[in-house]
Amino acid sequence: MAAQRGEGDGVVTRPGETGTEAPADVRERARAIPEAAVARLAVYLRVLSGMVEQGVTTISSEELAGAAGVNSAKLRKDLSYIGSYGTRGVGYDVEVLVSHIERILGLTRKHSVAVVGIGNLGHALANYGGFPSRGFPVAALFDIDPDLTGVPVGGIPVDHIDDITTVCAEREVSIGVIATPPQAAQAVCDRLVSAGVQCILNFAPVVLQVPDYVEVRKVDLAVEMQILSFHVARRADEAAGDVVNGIGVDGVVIRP
Amino acid sequence: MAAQRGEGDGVVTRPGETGTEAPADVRERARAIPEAAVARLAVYLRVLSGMVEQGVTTISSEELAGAAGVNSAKLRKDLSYIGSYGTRGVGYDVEVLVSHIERILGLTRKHSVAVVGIGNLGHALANYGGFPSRGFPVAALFDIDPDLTGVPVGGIPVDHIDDITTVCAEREVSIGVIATPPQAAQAVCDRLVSAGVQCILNFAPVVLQVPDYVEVRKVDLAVEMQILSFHVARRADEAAGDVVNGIGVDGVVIRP
DNA sequence: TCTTGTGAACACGTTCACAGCT
DNA sequence: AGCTGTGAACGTGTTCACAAGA
Repeated sequence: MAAQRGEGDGVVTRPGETGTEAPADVRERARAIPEAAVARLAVYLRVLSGMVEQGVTTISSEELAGAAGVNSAKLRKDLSYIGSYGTRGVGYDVEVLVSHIERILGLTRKHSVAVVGIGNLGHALANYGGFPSRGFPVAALFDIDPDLTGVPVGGIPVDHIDDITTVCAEREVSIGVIATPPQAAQAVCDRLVSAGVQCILNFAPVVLQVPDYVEVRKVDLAVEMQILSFHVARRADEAAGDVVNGIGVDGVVIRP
Repeated sequence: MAAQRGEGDGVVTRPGETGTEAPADVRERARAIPEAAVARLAVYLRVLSGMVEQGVTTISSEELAGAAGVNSAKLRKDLSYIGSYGTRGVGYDVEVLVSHIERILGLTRKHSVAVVGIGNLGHALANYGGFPSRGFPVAALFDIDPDLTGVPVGGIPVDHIDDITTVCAEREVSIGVIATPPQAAQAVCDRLVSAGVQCILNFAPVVLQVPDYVEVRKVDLAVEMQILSFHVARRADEAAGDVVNGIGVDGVVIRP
């Protein structure tokens, strides 16, 4: 797909030119990891980091799965995509796992981030501590309001939106975060792309149109709320229906 | 799964007791809609709302699919889950579609929202305009800081976190939004659940443990960034690999 | 003729269950 | 004896391709 992806849908997937040989292990492996597994690996990584701090050195698939909210078979399969780093009969060495997941997720490099749109959300993002801590330094901030240019937010001076292309190229931004109003989002996106940014995290409630080689992920509050709304409604309908048929919500017969 | 879900992964899925008959059309239908389709329906709804404002009255699957960033077969299948409201040879009536999608997503009811954790993000959420506009009135705000209690944010006075249970029950909150630091999230979640909240949107970077009947969706910035990081890395590896084999990124032979 | 709606084929992701190691 | 790693079975979601209908 040449477009977005929200909670678990598809992602930009370039066809798939295989054509490598010998020491292609890591590359080949990375290519084969299912998208859904990548998202979970990030979760495992966080849980494992917590374990390290608690001094845990070894963990079984069952324990880690429980803490990550998945079943253990899935966890083991996910880990098998990145290699076999467990010990049968024992479990996984926590630090070893952490370092392998970090490697696969590309967290050994620094990925400079640019945030565009310094409103409520942009401020929150610029000040978000967990951002730089894990190798995602905020390298640039942009806004369309000339009064903001030069003003430092979270320690970084805001640049004008017209300078996106040059500043991003200069500072080697690899991830662009769009936190603008929806009307501005596509134009901002186009500028980011022409600055060479290939990964975009979009908070604006619009479907961005991008070239195939650009990866967009979206965080869409309205969509999330509406999905929850759907479940509230379904639940209510179910309850109503079940009672109509004389069966209570939990299977108890109310009117047999 | 009895846990979270982020960008496109699984969602709490209670087993599936079928057992209804006659006028069960809507209910039965709702139950059958794939989770992934629900997320897209919300996107179609937004696109269609824009169309209404532009005065568009009819739209083909091809056009709508383009605007929503999906392919037209998928769009038609998604719409078919909610019924057959198109006209062959012509397309869909925009207003008809809007009202059917709204009905299916449960947007005809009001869903009161409580936001817990009035920090940077909580402020942004409380002030977010698109929230109440579409049937999600913010009915309560909570924070642990006693200095904040009583202070109005976005027009609503903040209550203390200890009052979650009573206040949420009183105001019939159906969706809880957790915007606290990670350490506080599970405790807040437990209180929301005991107040009867069955749908939770979690911004805290932790895996919440909840009973099966509670639906949790999570928005996890760190995970999103790491997924993008993975793609940056994969891309770099690919490029390296391709060049090693004498093939450039776009298939051009550099060293045949 | 044009576009929808959908069965059938396919691809992807999950779960099961057990062989293989420690 | 215990836990990992994984082939095979299963289920869900996507895409194809065309019949049905305006």
